[in-house]
Amino acid sequence: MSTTTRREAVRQALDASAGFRSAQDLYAALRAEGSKIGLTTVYRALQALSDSGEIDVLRTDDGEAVYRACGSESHHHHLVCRVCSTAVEVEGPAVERWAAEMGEAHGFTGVTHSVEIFGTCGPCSRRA
Amino acid sequence: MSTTTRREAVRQALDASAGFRSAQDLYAALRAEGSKIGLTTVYRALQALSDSGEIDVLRTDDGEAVYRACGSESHHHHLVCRVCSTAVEVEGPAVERWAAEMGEAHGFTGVTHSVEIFGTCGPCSRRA
DNA sequence: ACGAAAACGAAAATGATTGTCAAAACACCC
DNA sequence: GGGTGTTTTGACAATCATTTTCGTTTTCGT
Ligand SMILES: [Zn+2]
Ligand SMILES: [Zn+2]
Ligand SMILES: [Zn+2]
Ligand SMILES: [Zn+2]
Repeated sequence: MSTTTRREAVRQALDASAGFRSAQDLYAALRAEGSKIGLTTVYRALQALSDSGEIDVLRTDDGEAVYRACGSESHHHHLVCRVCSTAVEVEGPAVERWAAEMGEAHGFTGVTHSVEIFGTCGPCSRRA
Repeated sequence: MSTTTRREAVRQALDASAGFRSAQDLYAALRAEGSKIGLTTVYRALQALSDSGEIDVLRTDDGEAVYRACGSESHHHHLVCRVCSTAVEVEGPAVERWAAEMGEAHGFTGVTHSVEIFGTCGPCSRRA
């Protein structure tokens, strides 16, 4: 139950980033700063953290899983920069309602939703 | 430019299905019904069809790409069954507006969004 | 029918993710 | 401190969807 050292290292690496990062990416960063952590362990840590709801995960266009340690643990969505992958947490009560209604209207049960907004953030837009 | 025979076969296989299908899946189905089509060609056809906006694509939880020939070519979203992957096309003007506003409010440009609703459809719910 | 260009498909390459398994780190007890 | 059963770790192999390669076959215009 206690927070493992390795797992803590992965979490810190995530905390240090404002955007979504991939497992491979985090692994490279950790090794670069001297850690002897293994790739397998990074995957395991991310799996555990996302299972426990401590971090959010989403898929990039090419199917790669990317993770983020968000400030809020409550349900929210993201506005993600396509260039630097920085993300802003956003909420949308209207969207929550809409999704639930749609599901119910068509007789679906156990309804959930996946909502992400993509774009190019201010700094990256200017730089282009 | 003309619609290739192979590409047409892939499209028909998709038309015949109410839900989202993976490339591997479509390949197996086509071979099963006697076609000599190659896996590479299925991937190429799906790529071309989705590039031209003729079919929709999304990623399953485990990152696999799945495709669907939707009735409407205009912008819409999906309510997808987790069990049989059948999908219903849905629209949400409020969501469109919300996503655009969020992007603008945070200084993002070229804003797009990805919105899907998941659940278990009526038939599959009953069967459980 | 003839040659260039486009489409095909088999097989190899890629790349993220997962499975295996023995070694290392821990925890608890004597 | 040493013994010992449990958990964590990491090197390496195995998966598996997707992409590349690269000859071969078709299609097309002439
Ligand atoms: Zn978040
Ligand atoms: Zn939501
Ligand atoms: Zn659709
Ligand atoms: Zn939309």
